Amino acid sequence: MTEQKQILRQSGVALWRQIADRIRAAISHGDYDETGMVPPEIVLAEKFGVNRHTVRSALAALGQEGIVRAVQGRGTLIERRERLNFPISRRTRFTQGLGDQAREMQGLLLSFAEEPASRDIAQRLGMASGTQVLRLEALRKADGRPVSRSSSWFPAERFRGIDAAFRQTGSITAAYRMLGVSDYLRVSTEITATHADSSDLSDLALSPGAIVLVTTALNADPEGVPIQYSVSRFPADTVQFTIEN
Amino acid sequence: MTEQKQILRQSGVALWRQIADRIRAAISHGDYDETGMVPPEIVLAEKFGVNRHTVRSALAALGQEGIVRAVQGRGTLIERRERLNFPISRRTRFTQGLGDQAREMQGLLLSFAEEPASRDIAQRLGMASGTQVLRLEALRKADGRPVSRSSSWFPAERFRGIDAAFRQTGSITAAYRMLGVSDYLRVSTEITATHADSSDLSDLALSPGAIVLVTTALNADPEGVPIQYSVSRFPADTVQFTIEN
DNA sequence: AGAAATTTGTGCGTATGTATG
DNA sequence: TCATACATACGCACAAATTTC
Repeated sequence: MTEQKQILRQSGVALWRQIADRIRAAISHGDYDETGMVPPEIVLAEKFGVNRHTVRSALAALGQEGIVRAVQGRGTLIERRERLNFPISRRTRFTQGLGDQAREMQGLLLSFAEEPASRDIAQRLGMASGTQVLRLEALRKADGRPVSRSSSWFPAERFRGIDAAFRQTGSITAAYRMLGVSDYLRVSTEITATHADSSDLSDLALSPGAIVLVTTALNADPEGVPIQYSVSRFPADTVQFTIEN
Repeated sequence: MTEQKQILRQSGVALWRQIADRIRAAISHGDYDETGMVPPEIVLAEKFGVNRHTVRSALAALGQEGIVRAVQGRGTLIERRERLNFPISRRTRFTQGLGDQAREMQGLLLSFAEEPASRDIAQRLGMASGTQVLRLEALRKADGRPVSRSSSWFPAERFRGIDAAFRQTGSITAAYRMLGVSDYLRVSTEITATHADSSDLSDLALSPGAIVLVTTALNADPEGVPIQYSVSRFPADTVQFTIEN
């Protein structure tokens, strides 16, 4: 439990970035909840053993992410520290799962296409390679903040029209219902993590170097027939997953 | 499915590091399995849009990690590339879960102590704050490579002697059995991701800037009584989680 | 109200690291 | 290996806004 993380020089990661990551984590951890503010720049500089300018670079990056806001003469205020919890279970539902943690959930359809299934997609959905599938690219927001960017594939024959249904409702569960699927189950979920790529930067409004959690999920209807394969990307600094058994 | 990750300049993460991360991930993903070698430096330089010097810096870093080995006149050989899959379920077992993916699993006891439970720990274990708990710090290795660094807390009264049992068997499951707990269940698992800190660098043999997956898990006996709370850190480039429902 | 202390904002010069060709 | 350009980090100084006494 002893905190002894070090700032490493000449590691290929700039000091300001390491410090930004540390401060972000401390905020998430609730370390500064008493004051609602980050310690003064001069204090942080001393703590990390760097120049005040370097701390300022770190705070500027966090400001860009909307995590803190500096006010001259007062200090650097914490704007948000919540971390959305996304529960994963046999009945994983996106909108519903995050529903009580945000005032407003939003599901945007970015793009939609019908295409022949790649070998990987076909295998995951349990169909012949080349069978038509629908690809739906979606962006989810909670209170206006991006929380996930997903690519989903559906068997084309069964789910034609799901784009309109999703566009209308902003929810896959609701879209399924409109197409006659009243229930479905999460078969499996793979979770990995990687650095944000350029599309994450724009889609999820991340800063370069941020971490994204990547899930690869398979949903099936109650009979066990695969109905959806999807790959989703979440900003790791604001999302965590919980598996309840 | 289109690969379009970009190398980002002025992101606070040096180009050579970003490229090293990309190549490490590609190796883990099996992209170069046909030849067992990384593409020539010139090719990589062109692919990433950087100078060959920069690629060389990246490969030098990977060589330092023991992932590749450059041979003059031949190319850059891949030394190891496995990515471990860690299944999470109601009956999550560490050693057993990874058992078939490595020739040899190893569980090392790093340190052990009896201490009063912090408010957080006590709450998780469902006991009064200040009650004695046992803290066990462990390092897991698969075929000699670190795959997880964990801190676990146990109710002291019930599990005194678990350190000796773990030291002897290298497995929590086996240690439980020696103490009369023949079965236990995973109640919940939280998963987040963050940058590697200095202790990760040494414990998990990571390079600065690497990503670690962090799990926070609670285990209970068949009666539902909490018996273990633990926080584990995994190198994200070589480990993924799978939740089977 | 006003002076002092605190805290963020800005400028400039210098040294070193990173990346290119 | 060398030269060049730019990013990173430091140290110092001072301005501007706010809080404290």
